[in-house]
Amino acid sequence: MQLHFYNSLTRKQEPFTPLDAKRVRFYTCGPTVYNFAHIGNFRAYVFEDILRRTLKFAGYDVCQVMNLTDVDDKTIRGARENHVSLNAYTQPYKDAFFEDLKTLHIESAEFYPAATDPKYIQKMIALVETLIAKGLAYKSDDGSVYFKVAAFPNYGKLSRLDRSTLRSGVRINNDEYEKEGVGDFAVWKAWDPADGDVVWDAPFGRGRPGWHLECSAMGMDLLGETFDLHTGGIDNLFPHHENEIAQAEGATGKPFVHTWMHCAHLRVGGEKMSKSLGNFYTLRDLLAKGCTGREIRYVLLQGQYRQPLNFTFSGLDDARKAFERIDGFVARLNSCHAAQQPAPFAGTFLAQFSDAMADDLNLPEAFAALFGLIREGNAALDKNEPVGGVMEALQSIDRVLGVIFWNNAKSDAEIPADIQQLLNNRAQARAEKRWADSDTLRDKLRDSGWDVRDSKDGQTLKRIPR
RNA sequence: GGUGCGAUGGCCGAGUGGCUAGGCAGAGGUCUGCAAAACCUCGUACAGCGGUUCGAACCCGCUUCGCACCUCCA
Repeated sequence: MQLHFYNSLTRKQEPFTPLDAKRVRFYTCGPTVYNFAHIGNFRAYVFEDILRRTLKFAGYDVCQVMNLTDVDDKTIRGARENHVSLNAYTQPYKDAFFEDLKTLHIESAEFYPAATDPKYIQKMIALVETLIAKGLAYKSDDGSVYFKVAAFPNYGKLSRLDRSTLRSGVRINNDEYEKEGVGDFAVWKAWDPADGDVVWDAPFGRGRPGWHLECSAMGMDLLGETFDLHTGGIDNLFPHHENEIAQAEGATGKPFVHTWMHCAHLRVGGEKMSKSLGNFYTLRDLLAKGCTGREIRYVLLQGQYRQPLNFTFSGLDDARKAFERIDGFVARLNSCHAAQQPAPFAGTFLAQFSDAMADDLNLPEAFAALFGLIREGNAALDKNEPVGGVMEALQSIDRVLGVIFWNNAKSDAEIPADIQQLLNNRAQARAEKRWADSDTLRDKLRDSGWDVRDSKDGQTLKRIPR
């Protein structure tokens, strides 16, 4: 299975080959833990989960790093406003983030380094020292250390932005007079009284790391000076990822990352969902409205990752309906106990699925393969033709999608005694062809929140979702 | 102003030169005590205007509209 990914660095789709034959090392920009993440943020994390699962599906071992930014202006401000320590402020949001990942069936990364971890602070300090020693960073009058963009000729190779043609009037920065160049960015921020006790000692002065520095230092420490993949939201392409490259390649003289992949935004009402616009839903908002993590994951999986995806509530309704189809098919398959001859179409749709994922994670095409498999599978069951291998194909597909086999049987398993009694009565009525009684009992069950359907094999009971 | 992306049927959303995308909704049919499910059939979709071509949703140009980044942001 030869994977192809679009590389933001070359702006082309390329065959993907990891630096190690068997193992893919990749870095994903994680959350800043100053608040609950919204589902726009989770589009990126779900995309990265699909990437991770596709790499494993293709037979690679994966070593994924997702950082937690737990020190920056927003986290410090939040801690101060709430009169708690930085750690006390960020910890609940870290916990919430991991809960949310579980809710969305996002597989765990191998490493979740936190920026305030003393081990990584030391790595960051070492990186700054290297940059200073190489003349790529300088200390300004206020004690902060800036990266000297003019000293790094490759600056701009990812974003292809020319710093000299910036729109006039846009860039107004209070600290600008501290910097030698207008595009220079802080790698180390000097302590400010507002920072309180959030401060570390460094040879070049007390302060805290710049945001971009964290990812360069932690990425190289955990994955090596050069690694395979680096992902994030498209809005991180500039300046964050450009700056990461400058810091890392400036320090090592080696290529930092081979392939950069960027996820387009989740939109609401045609605009980017973001905290600054106030048009966002957190995962918790949607769960409180009665949505499930499964529906939300499905919705986030609907587009190709490089295209913006429009979030709507009718999309969630569509997801619910699609699950009836998927779950109904899985239930039908499960009720076929007899050993089955192989179904010829199972391999066809699995191959279509595999090709789609290998083609820069073409999820819409991958879902078309899934639904094709379901359609042909249902048709085969209708005609009593063999469906051998179909369940196995579904399981393979779900290793990547993570949305078919959802452990949601629990609520349906516990049927209250009174409901079971109604069900038994109805079975009796049907056996005696008392259709009016059967229909009355069906209505009764529905009023109690249970949906009953009849098939050749008997009654099927399902709790009606709120 | 610079750098990119986009406009597809009622909605969402693939496709990038000839061949069914898919999901949801809708219409007709098969099956069924009914209902549901399932399966089959259907809608003559490609922003506009030119151009290239035997042939364009797909390539080229222009126009209109939209979005993102250039500032913390997935």
